[in-house]
Amino acid sequence: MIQLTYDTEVEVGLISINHAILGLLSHKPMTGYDLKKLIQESSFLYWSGNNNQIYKALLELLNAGFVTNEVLHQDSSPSKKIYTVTSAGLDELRKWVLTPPEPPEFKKTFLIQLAWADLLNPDELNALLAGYEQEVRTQLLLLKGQAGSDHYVNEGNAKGITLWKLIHSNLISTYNNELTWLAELRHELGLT
Amino acid sequence: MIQLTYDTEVEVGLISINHAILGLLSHKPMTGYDLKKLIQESSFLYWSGNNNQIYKALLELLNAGFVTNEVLHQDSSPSKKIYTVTSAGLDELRKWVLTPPEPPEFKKTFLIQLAWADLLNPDELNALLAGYEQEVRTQLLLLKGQAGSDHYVNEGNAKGITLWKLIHSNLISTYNNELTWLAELRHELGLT
DNA sequence: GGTGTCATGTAAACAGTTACATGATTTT
DNA sequence: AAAATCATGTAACTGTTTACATGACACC
Repeated sequence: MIQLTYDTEVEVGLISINHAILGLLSHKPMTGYDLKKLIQESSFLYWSGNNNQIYKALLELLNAGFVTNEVLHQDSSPSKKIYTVTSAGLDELRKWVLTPPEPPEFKKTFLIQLAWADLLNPDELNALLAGYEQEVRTQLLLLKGQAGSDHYVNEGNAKGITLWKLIHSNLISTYNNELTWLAELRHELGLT
Repeated sequence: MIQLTYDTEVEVGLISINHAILGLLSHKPMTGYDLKKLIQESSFLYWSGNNNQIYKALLELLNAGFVTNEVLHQDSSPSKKIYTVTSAGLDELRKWVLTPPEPPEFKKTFLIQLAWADLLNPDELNALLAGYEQEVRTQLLLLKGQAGSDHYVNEGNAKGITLWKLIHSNLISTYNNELTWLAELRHELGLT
C-alpha cells in the first residue's frame, strides 16, 4: 500500500495552536517556556500548553519561515531560544484571522449524565445538579480571578485590550448562561 | 525501558462514549450501525460517531460484561450484531451517572481569531463577525430542525423525555447566548 | 535535603478523524 | 450507470496528554 503523506516543507493550512503562538509572539518575542505559561494560564486558549505541542509548533513555524529564533546562553540557567515573528509570519497571522470562523464547540459531559438521570431518585438528582453548579461556579471564580492576566499580554494596544475584554466577557456569559439554565431546570423539575 | 500499560481486562474508569453507548442501549437493544447514526444525529452526544470509536467501544463493553450480543444472519443484507445491556451494565450506567460532573469545555476558535482582530480594518472585522453570526445561526437552525429526533429515542418514558427536552434547551440557550454577546460586542465597538 | 523555578526536549500512550474494504440491495 | 443504504470492521494519521530526562540555582 502506498503511503500518502502531506508536504511537510510548505505548510498550507496550519492548525490553530500554531496561529495562537504566532499571535502571542506578535505582541512580544518569547521563549517556548514563556508561551507554555501563557497558554496554561489563559482561559480562551484552550490547549493544555504541554511541551510537546509548543516545541513542535515552534519548529514548524520556524521551518515555515514565520518566526526566527535567537539563542541566549546564560550561566546559572539553561540557555533560551527567543522567538520573533517575521514579516511573513505577520502576513500569515493576518491571513488566518480573516479565515471564515468555525462554530463554537461544546463538550458537556454533564448533559450526557443528565440524559440518563431518570435512573436516579430525587436526592441523587439534586446532588448531581449541585455538583455541576459547583463546578461552573468554580470556573467563574477562576475566570474572574485571572481577569487581568489574560489581557495584560496586550500592553499598550487600546484596540487589542478592548477585544480581550470582550473575549473575557464572552466566557463569563457562557458560564452564567449555564447557571441560569440550571435555575430554570430546577424550577421545571419542581426541585427546591 | 519498562512498559507501563493499564489493565485491559478489568476496566475501572471507562471513558464517556462507552457510557453514552451503554445509555443508548439501555433504552433499546441496537447494532453498532444504529448507534452510529444516533450519535451522528445527536446534538449533545458530541462525538463524530465514526466506526472506529463505536466498534471499539462495543468490544470493550462486551469484554467488561456490560453488554451481550446476538448475531442475526439475514440474507440480502450483512449479518448484524444486536447488543443488549446486562444487569451489570445497568449498574455501571447508574454508577457513572452519579459520578461528580465535570465542568463544561468550550472550544471557540473564533475567540482566538478575535484576539488578534486589531490587525483588521473595520470592514474586515465586520465581515468576521458576520461570518461567526452566520455559523451560530446555522447551528441553531440545525438544532431546532432536529428538535424531535434526539428525544424520540426515549419512547414512553415521561421523566426521560422531560430531561431530554431540558438538554435541548441548554444547547439552544448556549447558542443564543453567543448571539446576544455578539450584539453587545457590536454595540461596544460602535459597529452598525 | 526536598521542593520549586527556569528551560529545553523526547517517549509513550490515549483519543479522535478520515479513509479504505467488502458485498448485496435499493434508489436516483 | 452511479449513488445511497445496510452492516461490519481495519489502517493510517492527526491531535492531545502525561510522564520522563537533564541540570543549575533558590527557597524553606
